Formats: sequence, structure tokens, C-alpha cells
Amino acid sequence: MTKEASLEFHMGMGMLINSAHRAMTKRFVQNAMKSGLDISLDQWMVLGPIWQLESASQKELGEITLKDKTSITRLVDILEKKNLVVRVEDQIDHRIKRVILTNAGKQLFFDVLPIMEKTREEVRKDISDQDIETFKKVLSSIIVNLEDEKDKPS
Amino acid sequence: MTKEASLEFHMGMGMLINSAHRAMTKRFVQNAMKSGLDISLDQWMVLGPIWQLESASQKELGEITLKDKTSITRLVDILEKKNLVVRVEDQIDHRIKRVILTNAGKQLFFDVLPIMEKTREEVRKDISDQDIETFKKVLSSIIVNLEDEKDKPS
DNA sequence: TCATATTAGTTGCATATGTAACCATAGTCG
DNA sequence: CGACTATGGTTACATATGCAACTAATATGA
Repeated sequence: MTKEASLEFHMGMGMLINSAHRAMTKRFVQNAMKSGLDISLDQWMVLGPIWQLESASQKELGEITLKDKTSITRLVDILEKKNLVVRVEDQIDHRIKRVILTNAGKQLFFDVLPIMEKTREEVRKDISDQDIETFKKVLSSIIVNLEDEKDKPS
Repeated sequence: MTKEASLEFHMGMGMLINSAHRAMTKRFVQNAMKSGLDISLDQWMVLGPIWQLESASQKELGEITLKDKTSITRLVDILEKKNLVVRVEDQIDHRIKRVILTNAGKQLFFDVLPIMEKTREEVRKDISDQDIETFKKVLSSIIVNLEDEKDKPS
């Protein structure tokens, strides 16, 4: 194998994931914008679980979305600035902040659902269910393979 | 399907890609750092093609890495600040800037190759070649599905 | 040739992420 | 009870991205 081919080979997968991910993010935002909705994919990915859990702590949101607590802090900042959610201090454990949808947040959630669906269809066009399953399986494996080893015995 | 399941369903794929991508990026940087190498995955993804092309214009780098010209500008800024590359104005077309590896850049490139390989192995552990092929095929399809429609006839 | 369009690259603004340092509160144990 | 530790969250700094507006240089065409 030439050095060129080797490099190509090594680069391949990371670049593909990178590009696919960026393309999906971009398309989602574009579709939302076309419908006059001002929300990013990551904001949406946090908004969903907030709706689902009714009143989620930021820690919980991080676990569900697989996002860092730092990221959650700042996404909630943005959502709060947009008046889509409010932070409420937990009555029992004062360290915890619970995040709750405002009426505007609930409205936006339902408005975005069809956008999500549309984007999903555009993404999956002409890809078989079988392949999608394999695709998800591989992604899960990658995530497992790269899980933090901090807690494991060395 | 309950609303909860539906939401879960809609979220699934984007989140998986997102997480897998972040995990890969993170692991690469960690592996590089362990070896005392100070480079990010994206910087590496630009450095490779610069090595490959000997003297690449930023536009070419963008096309190869599938990155925006803005991203290239700023990645090259960083690489230049680290003395890994230099920008040279094209002698014929003065709009074009050619990016060339310094000796430090070439050295780093070869130092990073085994890190890339190690990371790749960690990522692919226990995933069959067959599944990897399907995985890449799906990623490519997604990218094609979402390609900009600007130039297409409406 | 001169006005206009196109191209390559840069910059400002907004969003998103990771790490590390930091606060405040809660839990634990001598 | 009081010191230490653990936990939930925030902040500062660095990296990375997208969009839009911009500059400088080249190409086009009446």
C-alpha cells in the first residue's frame, strides 16, 4: 500500500462521520429555519428530554443526551435566554437545579417534531432498514469501545 | 407508539453519531497527548492532506477535508502559529495561498501516524469488517442525501 | 479598456465542545 | 460537632464550526 493510500485509509472513517454529522446538523437547522423556528440541533436534543422528564435535573439531562455537564449548563443558558425553559432550585437538595419547559418551550417542542421527522426522512432516504440497524449497532460499539476507563481496574 | 418511544426513536440516530464522533475525537487527542504530541484531530485532518499534496491551496484543503473555507483558514492559522506549516502566496495567482509543511510539521506528521493507527484500532475493536463496510456505506449515503441542492434545478 | 462578476481567503458574531479550576451545598465519619 | 469528601453546577480559556459581510485579485465581456 502506498503512503497515499494508507493515509487515505486512516483518514476515511473519521472524516465520514465528521461530515455526515455536520451535514445532519446543518440540514436540521435549515429545515427549522425554513419553518421560522429558531433552534439548533443540540438545543433540540436537550429540549426533548426536558419535555419527556417533565422536570429534569441538569445532571439527568447530561446522562440522557450523553453531553458534558458543562455543555448542559450552556445549552440551558441559551434555552433560558430564549424563554423556552426556566431553572428551578430543587426544594430538597439545593445543589440541584430542575429545568422546566415554559409554554413557549412546549409550543416549540411540538412545532419542531415534524421538522425532526422531515430531516430524519431526508437523512435516511434510500437506506435500507437493515443497513440502518447495522449502522446503529456499529455506532453503539464505537461508543462502548471508547468509554472512559477511569473507573475500570487497571 | 407512545410519545416517549416516538421521541426516543427520533432522537436515536443523531445522538449516536454525535456521541461516537465526540468520543473518537476525544480519544485521539488523549492518545496524542499521552505521547506528548500537541495536536487535535481536526488539525491532523488538515495536516495529512498538506503532507500528501506537498503544496496545497486552502481551497483544495477544504475540498479534501470536506471543511468550510472558514474552518480551513482558522485551522491553518493554528498550525502556522505552532510553526507546523507556512503560507506562501501563489506566484501566478496572487489570491491563492499555498500551505507547506515545515520540518517540524513533517516530523509531527510521522509521529502522529502510529497514534492514528492506535486510535483506529481502539475504535474498531470487535467490529467486523463487514459491518464497517456497511457503516461507511451508510455514512456516504447520508452525505449524498444531504448534499447541497443549491446547484440543482428546482 | 473599464465596469462587473467571480474567486480565494479573512474576519466578526453565534453556537458548541473539552478541560480545569472553582463555589456552594450535602454527606460522612472520627 | 467539625473537618473532609463528594456532588451539582458555573466560569474561564482553547478549539472548532457555520453564516454573512468583507478585501484583494483575477476573469469576463460589452
